[in-house]
Amino acid sequence: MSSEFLWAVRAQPTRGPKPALTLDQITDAALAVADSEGLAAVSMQRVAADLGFTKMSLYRYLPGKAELVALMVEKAVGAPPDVDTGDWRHALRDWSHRLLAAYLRHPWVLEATVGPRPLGPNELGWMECALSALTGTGLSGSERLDTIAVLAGHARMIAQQAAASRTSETQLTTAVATVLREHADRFPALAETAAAAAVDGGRDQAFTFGLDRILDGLATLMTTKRVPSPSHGGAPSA
Amino acid sequence: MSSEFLWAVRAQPTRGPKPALTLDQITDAALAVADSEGLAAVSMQRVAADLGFTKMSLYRYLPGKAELVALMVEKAVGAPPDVDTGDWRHALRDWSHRLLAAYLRHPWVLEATVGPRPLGPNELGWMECALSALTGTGLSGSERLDTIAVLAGHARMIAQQAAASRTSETQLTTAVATVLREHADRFPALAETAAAAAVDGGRDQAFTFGLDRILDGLATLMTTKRVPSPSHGGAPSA
DNA sequence: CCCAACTGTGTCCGGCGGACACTGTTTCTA
DNA sequence: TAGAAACAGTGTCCGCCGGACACAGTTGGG
Repeated sequence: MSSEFLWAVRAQPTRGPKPALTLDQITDAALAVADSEGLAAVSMQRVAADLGFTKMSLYRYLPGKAELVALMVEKAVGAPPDVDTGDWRHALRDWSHRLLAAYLRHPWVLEATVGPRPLGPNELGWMECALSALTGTGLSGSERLDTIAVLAGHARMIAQQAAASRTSETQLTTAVATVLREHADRFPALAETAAAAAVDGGRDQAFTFGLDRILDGLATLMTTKRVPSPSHGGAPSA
Repeated sequence: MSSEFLWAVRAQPTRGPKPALTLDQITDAALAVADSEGLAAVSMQRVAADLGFTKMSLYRYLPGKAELVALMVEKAVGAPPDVDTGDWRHALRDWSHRLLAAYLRHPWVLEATVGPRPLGPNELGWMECALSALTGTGLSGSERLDTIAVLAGHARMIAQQAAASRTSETQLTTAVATVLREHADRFPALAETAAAAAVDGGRDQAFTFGLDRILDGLATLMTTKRVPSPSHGGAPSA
């Protein structure tokens, strides 16, 4: 996968026939397939057929499928939002909610963003956005990077659970619950917790819960950094 | 993917020739391929060839490749650890570290565990293990489930970053840094933060940072639940 | 005018997961 | 004890995948 592809400016040639397609059209067609039938349904054949062309014509616009998926991800996450950089807590909360919303709109992005891959302008823009909300909080550079990693990881996890429970109905009537009923003796805490969790909150509840815990932990770090009073020992230590 | 496959007890038949293979041998062979060459290198052909058989013989033991991958995941994460259930903080920290270690030992598990899939005994055992450490903390059922989701999401995210930086050398000399140097004006906070983060800690630092923030946030919730003093308002609210 | 540059197409390849028919082997039963 | 049933491993075939390559048609510049 050529790393510069997402950043290169493509100068259109003068000679020869006009290209009948654009990268945007191709990406949109692929996006539509992924949104409706999943990432596995996105093949060169399929995308080209939806556009009314043969699959090999796409290779005039793209070096390979990896670049197509990268473009899809870039377009799916979209331009970074502009959040209120005044209040770091409000900004990060807003940022996380928007990130989760993007994941929920395009669940296949999770599959497309596992493993090493080059990052595009939009993805870096999202990082930039969250980082700029952390200036002046007293956190070091790596701490700021690690902070947005925790938030992004949480959004990913919740989105993954949401995708899992969407395909298998009401989440607790799934095969996991079935197998849990049969082996409830082997997993007592799990069985009890699942029963207790069946009554209250759904996915949104789970997301805000974890988000608040993370933000609380960040607030704790900032206050103990600003006022290094060794009162309740060991919290930020290793 | 048959959901019962990971849980079914397979009674060996009496008639006919003895099977030359076992599920364990097949899983081990596939695991060796994934560990050394990645999950993409795991094909029926390859695994069977490594065992000295044809690929179709594997279908006598497995319904399909999805079940093979599920078995690989089960064996890769391994039996759940037994952590000290007395101190929830120590227990969850230990649990998270062990989970991250498993992800680092078998980075392909991240790819294999995206999207909806049936859970095996070991995976449920890990959940059970973490949940049992949260009994008596005053958290509700869904809160306990959400807690381990946050921790698992964090471990996943760090493992993903580690896998990314392992393939591309020293993490900051990669193409991301190159593109960042060229477009530093578009991402000022990112450029500055990356420069500041290049000096201090590595991956282990990032993991413990997020872990401590999450645990701090949980501690804050527990204390405010036990002592519902409305002092610094809004922390655990929505 | 004509050639160079470019676009889209058709064909071919290796590899993938998997269906199916087949042969050979083992053991229970009539 | 003979045969049939159950089972193991193999070979062949299919459709689909990503991609290499040669090709014909089209366009604009020297």
